[in-house]
Amino acid sequence: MSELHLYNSFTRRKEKFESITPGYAGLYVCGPTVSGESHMGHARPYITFDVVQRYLKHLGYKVRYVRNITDAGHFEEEGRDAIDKVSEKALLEKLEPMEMVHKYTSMFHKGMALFNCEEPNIEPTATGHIIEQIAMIEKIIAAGYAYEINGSVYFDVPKYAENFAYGKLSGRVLEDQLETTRDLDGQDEKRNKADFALWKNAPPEHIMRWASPWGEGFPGWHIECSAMSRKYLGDKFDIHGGGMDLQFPHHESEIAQSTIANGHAPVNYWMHNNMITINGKKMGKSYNNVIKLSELFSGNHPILAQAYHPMVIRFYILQTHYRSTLDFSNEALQAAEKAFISICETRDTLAKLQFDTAKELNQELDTTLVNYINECDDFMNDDFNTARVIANLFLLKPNINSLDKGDFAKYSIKEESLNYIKSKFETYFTNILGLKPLDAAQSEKLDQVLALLIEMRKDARKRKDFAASDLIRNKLAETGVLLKDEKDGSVSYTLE
RNA sequence: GGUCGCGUAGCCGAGUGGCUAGGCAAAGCUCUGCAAAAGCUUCUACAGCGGUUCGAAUCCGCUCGCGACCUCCA
Repeated sequence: MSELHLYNSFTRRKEKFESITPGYAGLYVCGPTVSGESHMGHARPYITFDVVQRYLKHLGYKVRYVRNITDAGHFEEEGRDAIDKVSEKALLEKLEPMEMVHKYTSMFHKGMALFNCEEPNIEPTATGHIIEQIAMIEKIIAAGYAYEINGSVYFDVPKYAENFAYGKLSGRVLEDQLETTRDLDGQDEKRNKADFALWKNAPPEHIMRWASPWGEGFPGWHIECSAMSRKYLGDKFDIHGGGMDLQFPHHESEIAQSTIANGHAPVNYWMHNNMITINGKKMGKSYNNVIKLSELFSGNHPILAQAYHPMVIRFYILQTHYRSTLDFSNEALQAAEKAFISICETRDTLAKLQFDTAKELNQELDTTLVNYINECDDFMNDDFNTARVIANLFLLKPNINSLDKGDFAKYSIKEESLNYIKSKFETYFTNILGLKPLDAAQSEKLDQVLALLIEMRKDARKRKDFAASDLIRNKLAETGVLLKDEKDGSVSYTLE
C-alpha cells in the first residue's frame, strides 16, 4: 500500500505528505472574488481541491478546509486608477457593495453545489477580518519590513529579499522584477517597484473603507489570505492551494508577509492547479472568452454547441490531471458526456450484480479485477491522479458487463472479491471523485412511463407485428429515448 | 524583452529510460426479425534534428511551434 505523495510547487518535487499534527490536515484554498458571476475557470480549482479534501478525509484525516470569499475587492496596488474593483462595479450596477457581493456569493455557492463540491469547513470573508489584517500589518511594520506613506502601507520587498528567498515559489529573481515591472501611475509612493501594498489609503470616492492606524482605507490584495489562513489554520499549516495564476504575485507575497509576521514560512505544501483554456487561450476577462457557469449549464453561449450538465463538467475536469492545462472544446465535452453516462451505467450494473454460485472461480480474472480497483489507491496517492483512477474504472467496465450478461458464461470471481470491488468502486465514484448520476429523481417517473411502452412493444413483437414495435422504438428514438433489447429478453433504455 | 512550462495516434488526454493508460470517433466480427446496446478485434502515437545509453517518446543540447506568468485573474 502506497502513501500519499503530492507535488509541492514550492520545492518543485513530489513529496510524501506528512501532516503537522498526526491525523489532522489543514487546507487553505484561495476563493473567488465575488465581483462577478462565477465562470468555467472557477470550476477547476474548486473541483480539484474538493477531491483533495475528500481524499484526505478518505485516508482518515480530520480535515479543516478553509476557502475564503474575497468581498473587499482585490486592490491593484500598481493599478492605473486606484479604484477598488468591487466598488467600481457596484456603482455601475447601482448596488450596495454588500448587496452585489451577496448576490455573486450566492450564485457561486449554487454553482459549487451543482458541481457536488462539499462546503468548506470555514468560508471567511475579507470584510469580516479587517481587524486581523490590520493587526498583521502592524506586526510587519514593527518588524521593520513595511513602511507607511500618505496613509498607505507597503511591504519592503528588497529588504525581505536580503534575508529570505523572495521569488522561490514562483521561480523569480528579484532583480528581474525591478527591471521589467512596467511603469504605472501611482508608483511614486513606493520605494521600490517590487514593493506591494498591505494597506491602501482610500480616495474620497471609494465606497469600501475602514478606519486604521494609517487613516481610512482598505486592505491590500494579499494580506487577507495571510491573516485568515493564520487565524483558522495556525501560523504554519499543511496545504495551501489555488490556481497557477496566483503563484505570483499573490502567493509569493503571502509567504513574505506571513514569514515576517509569524517568524517562519506559513505553509508546508503549495499546490497549484493549471488553467482551463479555450482554443488554446486562457479564459479571462481580458480575453473576452469567459463562459459563465450559468451559460455552461444552459448552453447559451456562442462557443457552446449544447448545454452541459455540471456532473459532465466535473467528470471532464477529473479526466485530466490537475497540473495539466485543459483545453475546452465541444468535442471533448461531448466525449466526456458519453463516457460519463457509460460509467454511470457500469456503476448501476455493478451494484445490481449478484454472486452466482453455479459458476466456477476464475482466479486470474479475480486477481486482475481486484488489482484494477486496488491500483486506484496508488494513483490517488501519486499526486491525486484522478485521470488514471477513471481509466481503471473503465477497465472494469467490460468485465462487469461480461459477468452480468453472461459473456463469462461459466466462470466468475470470488464472492468476497465481488463485494470488495462493489464497495471500492462506489467509494471512488461517489465519495472520492464526488460524482453522482444524472437526474436520478426524474428517471423514476420516466421508468414507469417507459415500462408501459416497453410492454406494448413486447406484445407487438410477440405477435410479429414489427411495424408496430418499430413504430414505438423509432418514435421514442426521435425524442431521444433509445431502447435496447437485452440478451435475456428484457428491454432497457438510455437517454440521449 | 525576462522567467517558467508544454508539443503524445482523427480528436481529448494519462504516463514515462525497456512492459501498447483510458475516453470519444472509425472499421470488422458475435448476438439480433431489423436496429441499438453489449462483448471481442483492429487503428501501436509521442514536434524536428543531433547527442548520452545495450535500449529514449521518456535524459541532455539545439531548432521550430504554442502557452502561462511578469498587471486584476481560478
